[in-house]
Amino acid sequence: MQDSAPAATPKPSRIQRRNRKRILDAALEVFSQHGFRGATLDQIAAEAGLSKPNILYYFSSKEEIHVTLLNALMDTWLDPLRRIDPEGDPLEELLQYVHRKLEMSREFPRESRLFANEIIHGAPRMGPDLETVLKPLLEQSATMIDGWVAEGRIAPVDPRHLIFSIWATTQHYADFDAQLQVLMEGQDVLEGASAYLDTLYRRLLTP
Amino acid sequence: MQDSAPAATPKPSRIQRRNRKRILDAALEVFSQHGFRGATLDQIAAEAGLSKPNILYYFSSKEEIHVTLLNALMDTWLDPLRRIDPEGDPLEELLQYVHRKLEMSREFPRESRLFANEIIHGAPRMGPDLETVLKPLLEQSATMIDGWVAEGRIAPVDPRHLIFSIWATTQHYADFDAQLQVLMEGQDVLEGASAYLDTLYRRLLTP
DNA sequence: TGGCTTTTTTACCATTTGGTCAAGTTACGA
DNA sequence: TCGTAACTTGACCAAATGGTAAAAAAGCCA
Repeated sequence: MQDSAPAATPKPSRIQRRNRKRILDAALEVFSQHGFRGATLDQIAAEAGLSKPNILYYFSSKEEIHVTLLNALMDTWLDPLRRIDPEGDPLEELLQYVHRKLEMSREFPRESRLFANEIIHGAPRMGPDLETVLKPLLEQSATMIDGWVAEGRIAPVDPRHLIFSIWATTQHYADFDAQLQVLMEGQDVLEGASAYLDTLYRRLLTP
Repeated sequence: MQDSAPAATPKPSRIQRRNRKRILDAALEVFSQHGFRGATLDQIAAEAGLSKPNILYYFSSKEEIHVTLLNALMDTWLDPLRRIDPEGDPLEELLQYVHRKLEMSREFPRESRLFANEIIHGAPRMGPDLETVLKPLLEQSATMIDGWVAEGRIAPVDPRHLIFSIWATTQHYADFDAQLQVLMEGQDVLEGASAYLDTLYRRLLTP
């Protein structure tokens, strides 16, 4: 398919970029706090400092905003897993993965909740991405970990459940923040989490 | 305050009990699937096999149904933690706790998602319960575990983060089921999870 | 069975909400 | 500076939704 015709996406203007970003920022805030159905375009508009029809000038529907956020999220989200170096020291690579994931819970709690919310409700808008992006990456990582186990460089462990547990334990600190705030009022939760998870996975994986 | 006057709650009739139960069952299904805002009274009514006004004859509002579910849930939810025997063998008690929690994810995934949804959105209807019920129980359990550590009966560990990680890893299997179905199609996920978590916490806690 | 209470339904209402439209207003290249 | 395209807005709409009112139906007990 030649690209001699003018591009389908003519290249966004300065205003386009600025406002689309504002909208996505606002939407992330609102969606992550209230969920898809719980969020209203009016809330997003208010948060973005734009009028509702103006928002629909940049995105054709509420759903399109949500999907855009979800898609943009996937890459960031999986980055730590992709950065595990198959040539590195297995234990240290996996521990670094844990710490990077935990760091994401600190830096991007809204993204974490957005994602969690989507999955809890059956991933109605993410099914394809899970299959085509997440699954191959999981399989590839599992194979790598299995290799490390076979070489005796880490203790025997089910690689998939290992990864699930890392997701669960790290994302928990973002997704269940409201609960943790009540239970650990004042304390630096993430600090303790970091030390604890380091111990947890070190003891699990040390051969 | 004497109770000579007729009881404030005159005692529910047979029909009352049956229909309230139907409604709560239906609401659990719908709320856990779509969240509070995402669920409609019409959906709940259809699921319960009753008309919408009839539902509002038994519960004064959508919110009251939700709160009723949440309150009923708390006790069931914390039961496994309460059943840890301070006099038992520490390692086995904690491992049994893990397995009981995992079993709840298998038996009550809807309840788990209902709870997760509430917390993710800032626990707007559970704040008090977290403070008055969950927190004291967490503190009590933490003290018990600290005692076991001090006696050298389990390896040194932060008791609160230990409990958080047990919550996270076990509830993950209910809350993120949609994701796991895609990633582990066909396989018996809970089976593998049970074995993995046993290993994980055994290696962490064995002195 | 008759009469009273409990339960159920039909019809309806007010508000919220996602989305449209046509008329402005602003930016910007020629 | 002028014209055109890009952007913004106020007014509006239809559907969905939580909830109400009053009448009809069903239970229940003397």
